[in-house]
Amino acid sequence: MVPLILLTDQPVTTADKTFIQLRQDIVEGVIRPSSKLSETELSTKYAVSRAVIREAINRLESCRLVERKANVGARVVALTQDGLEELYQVREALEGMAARLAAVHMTETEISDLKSLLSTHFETVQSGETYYQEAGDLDFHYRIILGSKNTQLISMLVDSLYHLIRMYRVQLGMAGPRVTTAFDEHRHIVQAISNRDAELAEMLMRRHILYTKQNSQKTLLSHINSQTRM
Amino acid sequence: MVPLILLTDQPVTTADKTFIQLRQDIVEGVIRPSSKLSETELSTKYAVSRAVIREAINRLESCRLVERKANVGARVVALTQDGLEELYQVREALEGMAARLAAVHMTETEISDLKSLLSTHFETVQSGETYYQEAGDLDFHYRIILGSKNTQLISMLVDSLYHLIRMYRVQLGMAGPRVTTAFDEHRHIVQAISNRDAELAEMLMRRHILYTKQNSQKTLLSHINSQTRM
DNA sequence: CTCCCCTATATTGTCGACAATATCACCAAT
DNA sequence: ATTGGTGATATTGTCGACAATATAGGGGAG
Repeated sequence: MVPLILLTDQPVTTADKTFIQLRQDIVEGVIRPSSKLSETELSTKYAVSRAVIREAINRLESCRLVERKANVGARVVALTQDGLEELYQVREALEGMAARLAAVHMTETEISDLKSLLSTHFETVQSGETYYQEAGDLDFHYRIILGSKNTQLISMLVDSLYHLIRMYRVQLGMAGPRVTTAFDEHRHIVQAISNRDAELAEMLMRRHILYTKQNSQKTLLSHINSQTRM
Repeated sequence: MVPLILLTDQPVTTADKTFIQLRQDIVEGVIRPSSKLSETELSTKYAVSRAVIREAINRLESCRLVERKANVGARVVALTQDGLEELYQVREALEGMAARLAAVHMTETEISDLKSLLSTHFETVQSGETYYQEAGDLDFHYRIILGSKNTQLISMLVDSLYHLIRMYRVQLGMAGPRVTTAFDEHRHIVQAISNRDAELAEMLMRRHILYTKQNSQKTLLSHINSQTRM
């Protein structure tokens, strides 16, 4: 797993590191969905004070990776059909807007970089390396999101939504056979951005996300059917 | 000021109350934009421990009302042209989607309630009560947001974006002369929702927000021009 | 046998103290 | 005079202890 993004390399506190560690453990399923997060337990396990754990849990809550009730405690979110639906609706809205803004604000250099990324992506699709396909897909979306140049939008997508999405993907084992078809959609989006056609870029991105959603929902359904433990 | 929304009346901790109090003081300008939030100072002022203040500040950060740097401290966000622009871009995306979903998910009862709200709103517009116009506008938007039935979307808009928007509105003294024209836009949106035309509802809502943005930006500009202290 | 109440226990919420870090002022050297 | 380094001070980060609340289990009454 590549260290995703690091805008500025500020000093990092223990709480920061604990938060990142906990987030990873939740997303990757080391800490199971719907499981309880005991503060004392975690503080011994990660060898930090409860205050640090509490701060980390608070941040996880604002990422919507855990839910919290006063005087009761925090639980990792459950993976549900409805949750996935809601998640993708928000993603469609935000990332559609990101594509629209990217068509306006991306520099020519950034666009040509995006195009070359697409080329390398094409090659790896043909050779069939599933892992790198995932990474390539992420990279593609990140560049467009960053290209929007809207810090709020970027933060919402990168800091919270995408971790939740990844949690669904990882835990439902979605290495999707959809990658080859997605490639064409990526190509068209880049074309629209390159043409500075904001309207079209947004529409194509929203379509692309809708297709991805349908694919994910199918996977989730079959998961529920095969394993009744949900 | 009406107590906005209270989904479930769970037990409320000191940190909750302090968070809400601080948020109000920031939004209403009791604590000025760009000012520093000293933890010790606030803990004496609000008569709670620093731990409580820290938790409140953390939550304010996830609302994007304050910004934080490790080992340095937290500051209230600054009100800038760019910030307003970014804010409204996100709002357009999210609330457009909310309108789309509301057209699908609102019950007939909720829709007729919305229509009657529109009627009372029309009367107050004619009588010219500016304060209630504001409240009425908020109420209108809230109902549609809630009508989306998407908890993520609702939380993003109600718990963070709208407080930021209100901060801009309150502090720039926007009691806008735009209310009468906005009324027609509201009417058309309701009509689209009533017709279950999701596509149109989204489009009209996005337009409506775009107009509001342009109006806000004008106000902000004249503010900057009149008072150089920014 | 069932239901309710009450107590014991464990967990979260809150607090004050200590450690680590940044900031500012002052001084010296070039 | 300006710049670089150094120390004092104030602020944030972290910790362990105490208080308040929820939960589970047992005992008693109906």
